[in-house]
Amino acid sequence: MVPSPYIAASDISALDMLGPGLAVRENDYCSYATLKDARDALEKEFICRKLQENDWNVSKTADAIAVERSNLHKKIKAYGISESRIK
Amino acid sequence: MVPSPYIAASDISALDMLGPGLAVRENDYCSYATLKDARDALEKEFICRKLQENDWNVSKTADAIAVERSNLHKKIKAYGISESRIK
DNA sequence: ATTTGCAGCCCTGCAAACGACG
DNA sequence: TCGTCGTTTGCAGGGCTGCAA
Repeated sequence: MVPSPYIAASDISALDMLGPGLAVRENDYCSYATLKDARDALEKEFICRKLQENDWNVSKTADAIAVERSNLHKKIKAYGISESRIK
Repeated sequence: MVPSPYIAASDISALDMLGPGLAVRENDYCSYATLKDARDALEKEFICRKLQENDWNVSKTADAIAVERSNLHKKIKAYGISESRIK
């Protein structure tokens, strides 16, 4: 697992301030060449988004997305996900 | 693996006629509850899209997305992907 | 919250087989 | 005949997962 060279929508904190009526341009995962690349990119963004929704509570997020807690920790580390965003 | 209850963007043939300038609303994979559901949904749409791009040539598609041929067949079967779309 | 170790399961690539097609 | 493709099956190895600590 290698950090994606692309900027995920979840990396942009400004998106948090967008109103519910404004359509957010999603990542075009199909633009990735290989299936593995697309899967990894989705997984990173998915986890990052869910962590935000759960106030970065790992246990809560793990339950929500049906992934074992320690396993989520492994993924967070592998993808280099961190809470370094402006609140 | 169970066929997704959601309609994927790749299921809508009209999308093929959209101009390059028009932004297509991508699937919001993050709306799925579990990681597995999101992963499966992406995989189905990804494969379906790539098959279309390669004129439904499985061998060619398998090479393109770096997946072994027989394994791609397994996924096609598992996801219930077929060429039943209007050309 | 975070990390580690491990047993088990899942997925993958690979090889092989067969028929169909050009 | 030969090569390629579609399709399926079996299997061994690696990767991922849940669980306990």
